[in-house]
Amino acid sequence: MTSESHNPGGDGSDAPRRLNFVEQIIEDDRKAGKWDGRVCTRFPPEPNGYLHIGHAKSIHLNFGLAQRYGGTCYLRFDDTNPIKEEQEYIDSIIADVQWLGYDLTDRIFYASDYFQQMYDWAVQLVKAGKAYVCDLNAEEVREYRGTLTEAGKNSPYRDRGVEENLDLLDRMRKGEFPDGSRTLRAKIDMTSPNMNLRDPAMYRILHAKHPRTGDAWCIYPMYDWAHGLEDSIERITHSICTLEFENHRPLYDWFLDALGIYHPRQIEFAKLLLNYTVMSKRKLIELVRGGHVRGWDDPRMATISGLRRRGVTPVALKTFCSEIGVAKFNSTIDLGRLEYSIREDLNLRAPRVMAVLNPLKVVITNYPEDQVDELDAVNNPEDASAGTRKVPFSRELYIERDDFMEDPPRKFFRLGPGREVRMRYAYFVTCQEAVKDAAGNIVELRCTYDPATRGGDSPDGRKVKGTLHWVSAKHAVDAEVRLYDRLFSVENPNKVEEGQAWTDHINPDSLKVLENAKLEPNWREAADKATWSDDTARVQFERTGYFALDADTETAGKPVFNRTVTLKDTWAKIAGK
RNA sequence: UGGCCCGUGGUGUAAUCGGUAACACGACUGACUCUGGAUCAGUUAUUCGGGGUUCGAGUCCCUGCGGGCCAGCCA
Repeated sequence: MTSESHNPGGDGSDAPRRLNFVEQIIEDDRKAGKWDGRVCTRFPPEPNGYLHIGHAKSIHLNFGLAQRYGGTCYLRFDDTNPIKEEQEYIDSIIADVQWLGYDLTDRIFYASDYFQQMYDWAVQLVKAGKAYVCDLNAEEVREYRGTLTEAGKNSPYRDRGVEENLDLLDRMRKGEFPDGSRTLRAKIDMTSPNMNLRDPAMYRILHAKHPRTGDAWCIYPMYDWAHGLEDSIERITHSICTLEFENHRPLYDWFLDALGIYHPRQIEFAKLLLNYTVMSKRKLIELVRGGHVRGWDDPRMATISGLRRRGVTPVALKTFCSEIGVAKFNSTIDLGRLEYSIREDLNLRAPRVMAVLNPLKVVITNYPEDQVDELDAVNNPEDASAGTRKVPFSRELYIERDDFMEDPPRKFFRLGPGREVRMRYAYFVTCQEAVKDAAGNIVELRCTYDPATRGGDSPDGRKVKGTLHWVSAKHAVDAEVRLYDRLFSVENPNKVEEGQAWTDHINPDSLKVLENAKLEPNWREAADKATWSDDTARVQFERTGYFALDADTETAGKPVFNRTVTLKDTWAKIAGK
């Protein structure tokens, strides 16, 4: 699949897409003959949570780069902190990357597999006088570190002899000391304006069981120490990370240079920010644990598993990632942009079906009691090969409540008293009467139809302003439909006022469950006209949106659908004004 | 009163290294339409400010302003 490297959604020409700044760097490096022109990248998540759409951007960047330049991209778990990491997260991350469509065969690595090598290198640095065991506790280290504007002070343990350091490090590893009592530190510069260079910790003591190494270790490497080594071991050429690691690059380089080992190039880019959503793992985890959503894969979550359950396709996610670009500027992408990519893909591929979400009964008074018409309906107007299906029409139908107004305003093209509209693929129908209950609610419409308009066209050339979707009452299949809206009611949920919590901005109407939806009987036949890489059934309910069949269907006793995204709705826009 | 990074229409990203600021999304018109969808045509709007170098600056230099990141034994 190379289409992504060509002008996606661009001017229609075959001209190669303009390079982003990372590609520019890589091409320059290749021209300069670095790493023999090889390109090897990696996506290095810590398995301490589920992946979200921001990770999708990074995955797409890293795997995409490898694809583009004929290189390789690995999935590497940066599992250096056993306190936060779990096997469940490892499994979910692998599943998510595969779902996106990337081949992981022989490409999954773990930082924990390199622990011994890392330790040997640490010994090497101690021997070279470039690292030392420090007995300061966490609070003391903080005091010695100084501040952003004041230099730090050297640790009193900084000038220990090599032999003593070696002995202490060995005993740290053997478990002779309690957690937090000592660290191994790099000997760099306590006066550096870059805080990361003020003798950063390389190892801390953690008597914790690691998901993969168990109790083999009680000292664990810090990110800065470990990450470059991992990259070096795997012969990564371009180590791509987010902007907040920019200040860490001098340290990344320092460790590799001090060791004199293979040295990749770190490049930083701006991570994805989306409005109306939260993206940090901490907040995502809080949404789940706080019961604000049903789980990591709740369709309102920005997690990859949530988007998947919502019905978003890997293709849509990847075009989205291509089109937002890669840069060093911290920007926020409009959610509408993601919706656009989703509609763009689903419009082409999703079979159409008629479904009434909020049913209102319609009786066609001049239609014979026991008659049934089988009408032809197009499965996908964007794809002739999807064919047609039969839809039954009878005396009693359901239409959408929103498609009738007793006192219609200007520009409302749907049903009203005395108005004629088309029932899609069926007949022209005229509303004669709205039947109300004692409370004044409309409970039924009495209409007449014109038999001459069978199929949906009038032989006398009569035009009609509106076309409605409908379902034959006696053929209808009951369904549950879940309508989702943005999880937050404010553009930036991270910004909180004094005395408020970010969770206060959760949109109370982000989920609306419709228990009483009506589906046309042949929906499954139509749905099966399309195949999807993940076997999720996706359809368009005509005039309302794109929907995906939820796994809860198994236990619900009727089909359960998640609304992935609405159709563009210009009437809603007009009505809103 | 530290260091590093970044400022291009409403939004996001380009402009191949100094040579006519473009593409996409959005918004707004109109055409077409058996989905108020899709499609098609069109309109709108851009280089943070101030200096400087140059025939010529979004691009280079200086300066101001604005934003982001950094004081975990997290990643």
